[in-house]
Amino acid sequence: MELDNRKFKILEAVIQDYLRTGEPVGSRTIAKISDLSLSSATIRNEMADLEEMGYIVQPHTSAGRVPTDKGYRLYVDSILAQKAHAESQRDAALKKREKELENIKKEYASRLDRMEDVMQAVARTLANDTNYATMISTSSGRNNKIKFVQLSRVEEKKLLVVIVMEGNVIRNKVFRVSETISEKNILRLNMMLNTTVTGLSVEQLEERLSAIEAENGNQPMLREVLNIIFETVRNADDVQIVTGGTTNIFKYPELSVSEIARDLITTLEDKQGLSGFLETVAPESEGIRFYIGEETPVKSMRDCSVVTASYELSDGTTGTIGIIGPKRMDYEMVVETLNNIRMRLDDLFSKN
Amino acid sequence: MELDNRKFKILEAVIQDYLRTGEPVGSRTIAKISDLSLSSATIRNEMADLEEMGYIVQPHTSAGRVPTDKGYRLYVDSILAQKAHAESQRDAALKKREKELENIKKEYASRLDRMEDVMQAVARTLANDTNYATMISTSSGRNNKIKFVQLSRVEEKKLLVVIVMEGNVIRNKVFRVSETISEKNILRLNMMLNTTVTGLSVEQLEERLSAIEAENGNQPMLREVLNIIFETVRNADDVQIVTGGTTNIFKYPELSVSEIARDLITTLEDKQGLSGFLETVAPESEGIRFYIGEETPVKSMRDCSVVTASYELSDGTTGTIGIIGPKRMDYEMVVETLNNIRMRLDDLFSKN
DNA sequence: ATTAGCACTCTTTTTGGTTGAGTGCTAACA
DNA sequence: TGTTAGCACTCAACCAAAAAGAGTGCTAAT
Repeated sequence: MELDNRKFKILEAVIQDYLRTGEPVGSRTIAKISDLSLSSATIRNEMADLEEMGYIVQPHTSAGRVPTDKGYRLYVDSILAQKAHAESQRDAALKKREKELENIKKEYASRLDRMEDVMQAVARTLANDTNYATMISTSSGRNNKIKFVQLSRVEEKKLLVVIVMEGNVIRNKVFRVSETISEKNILRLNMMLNTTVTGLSVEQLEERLSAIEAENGNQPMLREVLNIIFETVRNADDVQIVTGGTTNIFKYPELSVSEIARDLITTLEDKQGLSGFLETVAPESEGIRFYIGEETPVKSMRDCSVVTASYELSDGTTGTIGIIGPKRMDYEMVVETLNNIRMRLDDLFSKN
Repeated sequence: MELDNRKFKILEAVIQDYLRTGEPVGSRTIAKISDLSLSSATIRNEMADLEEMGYIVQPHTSAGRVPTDKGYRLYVDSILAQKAHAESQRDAALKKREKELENIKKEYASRLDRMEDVMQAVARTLANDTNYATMISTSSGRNNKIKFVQLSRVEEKKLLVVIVMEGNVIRNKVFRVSETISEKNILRLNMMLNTTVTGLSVEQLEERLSAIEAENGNQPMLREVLNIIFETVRNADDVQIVTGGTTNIFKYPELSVSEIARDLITTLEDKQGLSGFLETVAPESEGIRFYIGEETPVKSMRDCSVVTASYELSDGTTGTIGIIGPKRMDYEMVVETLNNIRMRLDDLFSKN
């Protein structure tokens, strides 16, 4: 059987109505709301076909129809195709978003040292905007370069190392050394470090670690310091994940079921579980991705749809933004919002 | 009417059974489980009295009795009085806790620069231990002293300031200055800063700010730098709040009601709302505090009990730990756990 | 090919009856 | 006088049957 234009129109109508109400939709409703001017009987026949093709199902005999994952998928794909042509209109909503980004920016400026906090703010705003739950992963990437290293003594046998990365991400650590070093030696170490280590990426540093040591005559103290630096920098490379608006899921009855909600919030709270998801996403598809129902790799989200967008900042930081909502989420709005955020995220950070 | 010993015993029995089951408890049950050897009829009379006195209520005529906030309060107070005498026995549970703290400690050692992360870990472990939701506030306090300051140039017109506080809390910030400063000048500034600023608390710094400027001949650059330092240090003073195990509330049917759970999780997620609570608690009562039902200052917790304990670390950091659970929480266990944590928290941090 | 009409199905809501837990009260008892 | 047995009463919880409502599939007419 073929999915002709009329069938598609009907499917679309079913989905759109279901997005709105969350209730199974019947043939009569479609007959009324669509502009096809067909009787409910005709629609019924078509719907039977659509069901046979697997795009919609009845929760039970004599109920209206509900879109299946396959149905959503078709719908989402069609939206995307459409979007590709007519680049979406810039409207009032955009103005609003612009303003919100302005707010985030302001907050950001005030505490530039805490990347995580900014992400947190972005996640929150995004959640507020969309009324869905959000998650954002950030990974500064293994080719983030070291820009500046500074060693200083804070106590007799305790040193402080501060490392500034490209993009002004700062890491530091206080550590204990086995023997006292003179101020003069620290000065020397600093000079040495800034000539050899600066400009290296985490990856390069790892490779060159022993070479550097050798070049500088295998001083035991140097080895110690270098290792600490490496450890510290590598930590900065950790994937961080923040979430926002988790309680938004209570806005959708189909997700408010105690068990579903609990599992969902648990996964969102313990960010660990998400990293797998967000990290596998990124590479190839540079655009926006959809995971509808069973398509999501996380079991607790099998009643949801997840839309993700990857981003890359000019300082090499990469990550993924995810929006989690009911399967009947407003896909068009979400796509638009994500595209927007993605475009502007780089501005946001690089301005500083 | 007077609350004689027998009445109290009955009240206690009612509460204990209710803690266990979560269901209203009737006179027959009490007759059976208590060792008073009274008939259910007598118990009934006594219970009627207890109800009149406001310690218990019936959810509806012909239902068993449920403790009121007042009833819980009496019970909790009595436990406390009892505890004061017989200092609780050290048992197997303690061993377990010891081990968990060991774990946290290990994690802590690995990233000493992120106090927040440790708190996070503590909150999580605590939540796991108790099966309730937890929250911890930390405030480094206004009399935390500056230990070390270091200024360095990372770009032509960008400086980095690193400040180490007593207790090795590190803060840093990259900022732009209006004119280029020579390396020599930076060196001079550094020496100056470390003689004048080191050893001052945030409060003292604020007071002495203009005095220091004056003493050093009102250089415009100095003013700029000092302000940045002050701002940065003051930020470190921010109250931070972490939460853990929020989804534990789903373990208690009476809190799993969609609306209650939503409100509760929302308050826990948006930490802001909690600070009022946790901060007002601290000062006078150095021990453990109970907020039963309506006694909690946060509306969304009116169906819960909250137990808080304040702590103070040797580096001046203070804060409050809170445990949020159903009114029928296991108060004894919670008190024990909190006391434990409180005792050990200082060890945990000061060891490093 | 479309549509009106009707019988049929299945959920949801309503109704009414039954059960069981638990109470309050009274009267008997020690 | 305090305790207890017994009984009438209340009310939530459960269940089954009935009614209502929404929607379908199919047939026959257009």
